[in-house]
Amino acid sequence: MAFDTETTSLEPHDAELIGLSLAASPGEVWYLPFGHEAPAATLLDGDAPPAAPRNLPPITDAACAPIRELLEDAAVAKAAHHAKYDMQVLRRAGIEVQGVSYDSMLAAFVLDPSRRSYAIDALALEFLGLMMSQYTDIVGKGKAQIPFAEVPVDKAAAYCGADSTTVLALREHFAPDLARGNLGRLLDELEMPLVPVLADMEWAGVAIDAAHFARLAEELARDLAALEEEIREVAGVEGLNLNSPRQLAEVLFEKLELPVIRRTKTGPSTDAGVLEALAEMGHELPTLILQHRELQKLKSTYVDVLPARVNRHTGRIHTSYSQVGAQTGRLSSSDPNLQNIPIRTPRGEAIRRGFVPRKGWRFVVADYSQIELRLLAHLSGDPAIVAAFRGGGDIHRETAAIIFGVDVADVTSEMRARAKTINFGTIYGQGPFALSNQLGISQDEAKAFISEYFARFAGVRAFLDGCVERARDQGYVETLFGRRRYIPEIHDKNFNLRSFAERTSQNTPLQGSAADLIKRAMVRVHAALPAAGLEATLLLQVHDELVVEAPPGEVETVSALLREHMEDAAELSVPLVVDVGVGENWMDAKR
DNA sequence: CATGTCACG
DNA sequence: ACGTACGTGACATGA
Repeated sequence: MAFDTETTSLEPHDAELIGLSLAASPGEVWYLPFGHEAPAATLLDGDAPPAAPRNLPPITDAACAPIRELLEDAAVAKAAHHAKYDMQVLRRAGIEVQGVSYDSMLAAFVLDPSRRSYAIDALALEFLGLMMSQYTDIVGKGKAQIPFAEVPVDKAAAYCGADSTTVLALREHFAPDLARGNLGRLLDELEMPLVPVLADMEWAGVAIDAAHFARLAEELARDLAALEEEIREVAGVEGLNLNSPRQLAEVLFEKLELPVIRRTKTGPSTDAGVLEALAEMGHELPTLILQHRELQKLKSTYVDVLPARVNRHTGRIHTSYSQVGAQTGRLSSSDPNLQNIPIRTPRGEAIRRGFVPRKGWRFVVADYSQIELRLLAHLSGDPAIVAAFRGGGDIHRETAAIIFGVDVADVTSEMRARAKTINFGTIYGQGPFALSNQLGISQDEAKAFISEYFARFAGVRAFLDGCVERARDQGYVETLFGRRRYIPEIHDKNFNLRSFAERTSQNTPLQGSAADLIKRAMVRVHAALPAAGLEATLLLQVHDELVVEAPPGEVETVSALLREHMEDAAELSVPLVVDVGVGENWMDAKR
């Protein structure tokens, strides 16, 4: 069966259930109204008030027991489009949906992660030739928009019912495609099991320390004001809006006649790289602007915004994870994005300290060490890099020893830093130009570095070349678990587009396989915690990192459990290593 | 809505 | 001669 809900909000914790559709087949569907209301029309004298719609009793009422039993029966296989949302809505209404084994959005994603939209109406149009009505066709738009609760029940039934039946139709349509390669298993055994895990993580949310954020906001406001004052003096300009790159460029490059370092499509660039270059040339203004930019970013994106995102019902912040957000198979996080919380500067660290576990509990944070490089070792089978990881030492130091031809003990910090840059560059398909920029050396020197690197790690070169070749021959590249990404631009006659495609072909198997691994670990950790009788809860994922909150007495057990399941996510030819930390805030747990 | 910029892995 | 390291999401500006 397929199901779909209609609600009052896109935020599950605020969403009231208005209606529920259940489809047994593409031609057999029911609509159950729970929260419909009479339209709030202005009544003229003598008009009879509109009849109240006939709703069912609350879904948790005894009269609805058959519906509840159906939804909560894990043996009844269920399908939905974006099931993670409906599961949370129904949880708020008092129903624990079990047995969700198919999601047409996720099916479409594993079949082709490059689509611009995974909305059900877009899929229905493309794959079924079906024109579905739009949400705004039903409720109107702008000022004239009405709450869904005021949509007449028959109209709501047709709209909501169509979603459920279309899920079943898409399921039939996609079935043969999912039989190709490993895509069906990727959906059934990884993406679908992840759905309730993410639903629980989003539902749980994470706490912030409001007083800490209030202090930060004050400090930042004070420092920003001081910087603005100083910038105004140094620049000698009235009414400069520092948030406007165009106004800033005017002051830097026209008024002060500083040299233009780089141009964007629309004019001289003022980004951090440019400002750093200007600062090195001895101007004091660029440094001040850089400081202002940093503080302004932290204040406007995090310090001012996150406290306002605390949910009024839970007192916590609830992100939304998207399983269709990144073409590599990574998750993405939005509303708010909790995968880009600052950490790189002291003020950034201070923001991260504002994320805290529930009272008396601890954060347990586990992150994979060098997961993409380890996957490069495994997937390439290069004996030198495999041996380096098996040795258990510092990979950048080992790499430096190999490319500079010195003993590991004699690697200088400079050599290690260069090796580290090359290692990361390799993951992204970096060329000599980018490397020379990164290291501040000439392109010829960078070229020499790269050829030295690939001479020592011939297997890595062969693997990366193979990725590009596969993209050319079969049209797509694959991850460890058989996730596919199509790379049509690999044949483009435009050099830039083609080069981009080649780098994508090299990077996607690494980034995507890392995504596969942590997803598998998440499913296992999520099952293992309650199975071990623990109260600890998985809260956040940041690509190679999991954040759990745990009562103090569970910290040791949870640490071991996280390490075990993350390290055992797959058997590779090199060890997977996980670092685990514990703390009373997100920052301290990462140290 | 496009653009530039910048936060993260 | 060209442009130049992968993947995201959010903010402010300005049209």
